[in-house]
Amino acid sequence: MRVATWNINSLKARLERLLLWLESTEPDVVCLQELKCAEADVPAEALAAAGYEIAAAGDGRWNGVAILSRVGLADVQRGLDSQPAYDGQVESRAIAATCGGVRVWSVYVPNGREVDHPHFAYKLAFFDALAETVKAGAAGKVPFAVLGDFNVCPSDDDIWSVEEWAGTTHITKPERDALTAVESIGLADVFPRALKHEWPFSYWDYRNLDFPKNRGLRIDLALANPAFKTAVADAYVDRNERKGKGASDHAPLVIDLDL
DNA sequence: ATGCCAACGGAACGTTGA
Repeated sequence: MRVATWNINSLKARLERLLLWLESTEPDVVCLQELKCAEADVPAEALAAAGYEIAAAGDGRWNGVAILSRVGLADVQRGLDSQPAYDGQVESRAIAATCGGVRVWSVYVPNGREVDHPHFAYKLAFFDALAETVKAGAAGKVPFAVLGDFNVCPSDDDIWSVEEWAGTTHITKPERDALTAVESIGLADVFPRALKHEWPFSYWDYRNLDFPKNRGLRIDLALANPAFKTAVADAYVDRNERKGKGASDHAPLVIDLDL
């Protein structure tokens, strides 16, 4: 089974590229983030024609997460248990489903903006709710993984320059502690191989030639329980999908399972 | 070659992202 996660930065703007990528890569399950479209506007027919069911949670202009599957899509949960609100809104940042015997979460962790911004506390609170929500799944015997855009670089190696990013979000101790807390309930980082260069970054800013210069971050992760982790046969970041006109600023993380 | 920000809503440009 092939499972992937991809922050596509608008489902509508990326639909043609997504369909081409589905055809070439043939994933069974795809966790998507940053749909930037309402649930009612999801192009379900085009995806169905490609062979995929979709379960989505979408606010409209921002956020939005989904799970695509061609191996069944059941027991959908939208949102975390006790998910915190921001500015009075519980945003579309998490969705779960069981696909082909594997339970997956697609999550879009809040950015945090700046360390002294309310969005940063919101980010940490989201992590707390995430850890609490996925506890049972992590401890279960069913292959289980939380995939998505975590907006945290797990280590200093996961960012092109800690010096350039000094004092910013994504690399602070509270964020890394929050990520570690999720892992400590029994979920391990499925570390991918890089298709080029020495490190599997998954995000490169559109600006400043960051992609050609490989000024990247590894923030798109898959945290897996033992049943999922032991089945991993291969994992890679498909940086080729970051190339060309109309690319997302994130590349897909692809995981092959022997199940 | 991978190439200098993109998408959204709404109809100009401010907001968001990481």
